[in-house]
Amino acid sequence: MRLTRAAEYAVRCVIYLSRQGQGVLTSRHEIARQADIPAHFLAKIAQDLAKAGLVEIRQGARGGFLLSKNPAAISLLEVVETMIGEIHLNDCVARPAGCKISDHCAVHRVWLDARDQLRASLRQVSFDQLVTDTSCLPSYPKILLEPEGLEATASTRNDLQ
Amino acid sequence: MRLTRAAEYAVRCVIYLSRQGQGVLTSRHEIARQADIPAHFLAKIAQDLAKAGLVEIRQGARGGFLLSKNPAAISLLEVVETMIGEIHLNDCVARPAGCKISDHCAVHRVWLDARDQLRASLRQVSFDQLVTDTSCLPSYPKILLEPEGLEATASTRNDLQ
DNA sequence: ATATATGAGACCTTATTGATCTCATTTCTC
DNA sequence: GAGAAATGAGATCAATAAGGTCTCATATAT
Repeated sequence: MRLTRAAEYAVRCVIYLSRQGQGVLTSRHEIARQADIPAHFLAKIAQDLAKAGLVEIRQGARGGFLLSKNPAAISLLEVVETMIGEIHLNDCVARPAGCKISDHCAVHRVWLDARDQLRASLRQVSFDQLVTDTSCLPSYPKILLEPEGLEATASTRNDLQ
Repeated sequence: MRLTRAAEYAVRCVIYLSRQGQGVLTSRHEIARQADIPAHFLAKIAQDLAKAGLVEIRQGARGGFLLSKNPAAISLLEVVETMIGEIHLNDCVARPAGCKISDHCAVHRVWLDARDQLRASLRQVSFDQLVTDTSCLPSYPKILLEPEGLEATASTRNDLQ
């Protein structure tokens, strides 16, 4: 088990969408900018989240992503496991078929228990809990950035200084 | 956090040495054969275990490894973290300095709690508990194998059939 | 019809893992 | 002291996965 960058991005994405509210359409580029996620990478992540039924994707002009479920009904575990697969802590737990003695193995049982405990912890946390607090996004409420793809002019850069 | 192959090997190695008993010298090749660990790989692993004070390495002819501590005094957490470093579940937890808002981040706290719980679980398990049960070694009590480097003759092979 | 947005997946770079190999060093035995 | 037997230390290498980018296809608003 390893929390990949993609999984961290997914969590940030869902937090951002949770703040927007269930059913509120938000463009990929807005999410990418605000949650500091590479835009193309976010596209892949959103596809996984959509397959899992967590978000809905709207194509075409003025398209984007929106949350399909209530933030209170989405657990941290769901989002994480959507990205990295079911959590396991070692290969033996992941591939019991390959471990002939896993049923009788004390080490195996320890890892199994630890894994169950970890999953339970993450299952208890839902995204309505995560939006109410200051969380892993650069700022909240969101700040206004320059339009995407437009290089800041000298004057606007000066404005920021 | 990810349990690497090296960490699994280390656990098996320490289990094997725990069965031998604290202070009982065992050659690297015997451990490698019995616990099914690549011998050269085991050398590196043992170096890490020695640095951590878990095993002692005897060089020279009739050298090998031996357990420096009582199996009851060695936790699964010790061995695992010796091999993979202190357990963390994501980068944010591992590098709080790089996360400006980690103190106030709800997600961060969740991971931190989960990590503490996981570490506590592994800390509770000591190797005296692991040797008493059938565990992640091919067989126990150990079987007699041919001397290392010597191909089994047809007759010895037949003896095993 | 066109501009704007995402879909899907190929592709590339980099880091890590797992493993091997070589030479140096240590120690036992004679 | 010499030589055999064992490990030390680290360079090296192949395989895998992660992280990210890019391109072309597709869908939709106007």
